[in-house]
Amino acid sequence: MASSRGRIDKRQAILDGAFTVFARQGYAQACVQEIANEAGVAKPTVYNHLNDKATLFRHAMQAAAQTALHQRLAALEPLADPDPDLRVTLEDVGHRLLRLHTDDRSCALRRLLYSEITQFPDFLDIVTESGPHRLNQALADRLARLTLAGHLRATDPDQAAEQFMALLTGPLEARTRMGTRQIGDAELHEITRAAVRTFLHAFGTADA
Amino acid sequence: MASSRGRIDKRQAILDGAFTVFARQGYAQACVQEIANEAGVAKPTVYNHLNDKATLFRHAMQAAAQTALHQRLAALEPLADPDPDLRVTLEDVGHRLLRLHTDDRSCALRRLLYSEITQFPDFLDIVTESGPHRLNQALADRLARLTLAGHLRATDPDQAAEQFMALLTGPLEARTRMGTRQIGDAELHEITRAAVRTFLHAFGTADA
DNA sequence: ACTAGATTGAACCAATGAGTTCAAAACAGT
DNA sequence: ACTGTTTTGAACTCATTGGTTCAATCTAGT
Repeated sequence: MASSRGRIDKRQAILDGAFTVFARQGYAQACVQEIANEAGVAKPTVYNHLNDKATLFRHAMQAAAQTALHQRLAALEPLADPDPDLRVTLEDVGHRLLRLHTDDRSCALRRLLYSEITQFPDFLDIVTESGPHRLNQALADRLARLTLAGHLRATDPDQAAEQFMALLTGPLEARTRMGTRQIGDAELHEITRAAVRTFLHAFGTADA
Repeated sequence: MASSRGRIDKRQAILDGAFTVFARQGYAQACVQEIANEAGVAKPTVYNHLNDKATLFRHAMQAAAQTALHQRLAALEPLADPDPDLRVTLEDVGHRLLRLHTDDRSCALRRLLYSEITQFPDFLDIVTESGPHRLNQALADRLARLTLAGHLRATDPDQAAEQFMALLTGPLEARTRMGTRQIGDAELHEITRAAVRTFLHAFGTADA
């Protein structure tokens, strides 16, 4: 078989370990030997599964972006069946998104994207296909439905989605010191409530 | 004298060239020889002014952050003497801020901060002293004055400033593909108008 | 013109790390 | 037990690069 089902699938362990080490050290500073150690595997095994350091990096990032996207899409779920009081649903979704956005792996992924996007132009695809774009699209869909149902007043759902995300994640950059400091759940709730408040000021209907 | 006023101050040329190369290659990939070339200077001269690569990097980043901060503070100036129609002043300021935020050097600075902040913990000071924090503070001051004057309704000026910046710069991350693509002035204006609209929905008074 | 300090180019040293080779060992399926 | 594939560890090659040394050259100020 092409994929070695022998052992407990080393490949996945390698990709996981790779992302961990890349997240900790950055691409250039991370050495393959350390990745092998982290994955509990010998160095030649790494090169046996992935051709070279660059493709190793690419695959690790791809995988991380995939799972991050799925998590964030799942966080939107409550919007499919919203509470009569839209505010509580928005705050719920907002809080989930913030929790994911401040997650360690998430922060590392964003840091690595920012730092290596010039050296790895293919990461642009990750951004559009598994990144903010997709999430914005899904959120815009939900907001459009809510507008049709008369619970919202978003003439341009894409823009509304964009601003909702901006109000949520914008304040994080400064407060988390660019993702280096974890911030408490209380502060997260505070940000969420503020974001939802101004969002509803701009796009809410009478039933707020 | 301590500072060599001989020649046309090589030191500045070195710092500028260093930032240029670091911006293009990243910290690890940038080699000192190339920095020397970019600055039109010999390699030992670089080590003559800065002890090693790390301090060279630190000083270059520090300088870049300084100028970026000054530019952005200057962009707030119209708020000191606002137009009777507050909307036009806010759109003016917003547009200036966006222009600065999407500037090449600015994007590079942000990218480098994100990528190396784990290896260079002292950059946290840059973020707080010359980064978003200072800008937020200055903006909050202006908004507080406007609230006192009855032109605005911002009970928590810090939060209002935070959200104003978020509405402006949040959409950029996705639209500029994490700072790799320049976006046209028209699109910038569109973002600004949308941001100011929702900001005034949330914090504006009757005279909008 | 003279001197002291800065600059230059080139060569050099040492460390690091990517990627390979290879023989020995471990494993999976039969 | 047998066989073919995979893994392992260790050693090895080779290119890059940070940082230094040094003698020759340049510049500024006197």
